[in-house]
Amino acid sequence: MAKPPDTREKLLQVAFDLIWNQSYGSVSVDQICERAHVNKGSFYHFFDSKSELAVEAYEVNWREKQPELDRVFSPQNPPLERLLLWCQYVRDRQRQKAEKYGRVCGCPYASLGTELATQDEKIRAKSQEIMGRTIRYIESALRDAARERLISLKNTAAGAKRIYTAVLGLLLYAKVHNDLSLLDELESVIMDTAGAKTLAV
Amino acid sequence: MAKPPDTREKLLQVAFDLIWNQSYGSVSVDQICERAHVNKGSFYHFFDSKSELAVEAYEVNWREKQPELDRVFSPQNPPLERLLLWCQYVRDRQRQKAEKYGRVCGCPYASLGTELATQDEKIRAKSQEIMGRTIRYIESALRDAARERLISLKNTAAGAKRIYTAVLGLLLYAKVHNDLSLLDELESVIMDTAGAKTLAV
DNA sequence: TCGGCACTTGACTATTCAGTCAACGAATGT
DNA sequence: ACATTCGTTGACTGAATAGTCAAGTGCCGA
Repeated sequence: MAKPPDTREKLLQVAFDLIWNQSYGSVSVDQICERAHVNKGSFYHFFDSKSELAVEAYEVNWREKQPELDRVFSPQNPPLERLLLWCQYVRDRQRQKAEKYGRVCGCPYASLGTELATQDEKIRAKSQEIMGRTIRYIESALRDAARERLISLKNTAAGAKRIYTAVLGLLLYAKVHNDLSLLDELESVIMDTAGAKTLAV
Repeated sequence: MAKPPDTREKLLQVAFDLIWNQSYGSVSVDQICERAHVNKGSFYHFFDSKSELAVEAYEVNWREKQPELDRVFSPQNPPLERLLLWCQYVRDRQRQKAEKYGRVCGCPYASLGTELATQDEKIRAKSQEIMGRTIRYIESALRDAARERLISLKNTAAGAKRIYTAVLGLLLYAKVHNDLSLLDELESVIMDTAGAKTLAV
């Protein structure tokens, strides 16, 4: 039905999209196959299990999004502006998803991670890994900001984790309240946590 | 098998415990019944559906825990000490759960809320409601702290939400990393967010 | 003593689930 | 022309799923 290289791709995309919007537990392999216009046999030709698919879908999604994050966190941008651009990026992604499904969907990595952290070790590890990658971006921005004396924060490693977890919490809160406007706080939460001396923009 | 008033209670407790440790999607009604030593018919004598049980289990659990929170957040305690006691309370609960199952389980309300926010409106609403109740405790402490000039924060409503979401994020992060020691940060995250002027122990 | 009521029992249904399989097609290289 | 390889097809399995039901049991009030 679909051309060879497309089938696998389609499954990964559909799986990521559905699991993000719903939850791992409530998305079935049948549902993924139906949406991707792929037969079940083909699914199991490419993937050993639903769990393995999820891990790979999230990894592939990250790799797709990485160029955008590289741009956002480019050392060419002033350090604090990187963080502000990231806020926009996060909010945009949430808004797109919310427009598509009428629901605030929160952070896909955190949602899957929380749901399965105690159940599926590989998914837990992948979620942890992806979180770590994002924190690396933040930390780099913080280090550059500290060097330029733009923030009061000293321990950039701890600060990056703290900013990241604060954002996770805010996204979770917005998801449960199904209210995008709660994400307006993103910038000030981050800047306050970083101890930014001047609140840009 | 069990005495009349016990059956319903047992189901609620077991359900809360299992869903918290695993996830809503991965816990079956059969599993709940088996653990509670209750027949399936009895289950459906008391509850209309798995979803309704979950809502009620979470509400009941909250009511059971409320006295402890009332004690923690008692106006008899100095405002900032309330927040510190709350940190201990949260950490204790997490430690107990982790000892029982070998897994950091995170915030039960947030876990269920994120998993089902886009799927089950009643559960979403209950999760939101319980979050709101906790925030009320925090806000009251912040207001008293502000009155005593213990914190720099002005907008106590926004501050309470911010503290709560920061804690949610930290719990989520600890769950995904399955690492209790990450909760050592609780106090400083809260005190920094509140803008506490002196960092009490 | 009896009738009703709250609860129990466990077998039952119908559906959905993840995962399997053997047969089939279509390129590709030789 | 042929074999091999990669992918497709869709019917199939067996287990698990949420939820039902009719027949019980035991208690409590009249």
